[in-house]
Amino acid sequence: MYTIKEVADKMDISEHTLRFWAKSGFFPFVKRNENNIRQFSENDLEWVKIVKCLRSVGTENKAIKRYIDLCIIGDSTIKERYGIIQDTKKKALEQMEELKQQLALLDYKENFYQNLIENNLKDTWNPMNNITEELAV
Amino acid sequence: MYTIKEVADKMDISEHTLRFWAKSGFFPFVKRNENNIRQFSENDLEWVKIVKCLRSVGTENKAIKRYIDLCIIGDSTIKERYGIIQDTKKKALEQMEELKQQLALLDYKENFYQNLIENNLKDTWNPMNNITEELAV
DNA sequence: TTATAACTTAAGAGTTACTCTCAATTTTAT
DNA sequence: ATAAAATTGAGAGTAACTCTTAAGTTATAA
Repeated sequence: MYTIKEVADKMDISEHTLRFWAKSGFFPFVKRNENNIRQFSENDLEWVKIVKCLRSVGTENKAIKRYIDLCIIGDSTIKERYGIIQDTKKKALEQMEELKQQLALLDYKENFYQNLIENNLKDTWNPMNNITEELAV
Repeated sequence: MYTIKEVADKMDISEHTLRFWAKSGFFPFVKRNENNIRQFSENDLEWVKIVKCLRSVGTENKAIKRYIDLCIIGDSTIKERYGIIQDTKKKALEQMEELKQQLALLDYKENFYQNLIENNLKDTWNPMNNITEELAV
């Protein structure tokens, strides 16, 4: 059993966020001890993991709550949950593509500045002079 | 020259967001026509691109403004800007790793549900029964 | 065995980054 | 010429945290 701090450390999520998620109904099954303190089980950690996954791919909290509710309803919702996971995966793959593109731009920029520094050059990319040739990515 | 709508379409950013960014000082160099309407040049699009890049990697707006200001100051800030790009690239690579992990979890989940559906099985992963074996990712 | 430091709780205020609505122009297409 | 579409800034609204506070709980150290 884990306290909220242990879960926070283990999962790299702030305690504040975990409490916020708890209040949002993402962990309706987490038990409390006699002093009202949350006790996360190993199983609960798996729920935290999937919530973190959905969240980090940009799923809205309302939609995460929907997924949780579907899990609680049970077997009759398996197909809908499958659809949600497929959509989420699709979104994640799109984000991967976007991230690759942004990394390409950052690589270009890195080289651009490195070159300026190594060769002691001036920066021609400046709002005041409209030189765009060397900006093509 | 592009209107804000054309930039929005071209760069896949909402007009609202572009105006918000403009108000945040991210485009201090974009010219207006005689009726106060913004006219984005090709060069300006490059600025939108780098702002979008920084933003999509989670750079805070305050830090983006700082980067813009450094660009305007000019050559003396090249090293600081180089550092920002390096840090940003590092963050982007971390996000790539995180995304890969989340994709692995989504793949697992997808297979899990697919198996349930194909074999007409019940969902054992349920807040009520604490079965965790098949959850190991 | 007390005390004191670290931890937990909920409620609610504050923050960031949009996102939307509005009303007043301006531009474009018939 | 006039109706539809686009642009503007101001300002309200929203999502998802993030932090503060105050009260209570637990662990460790003198």
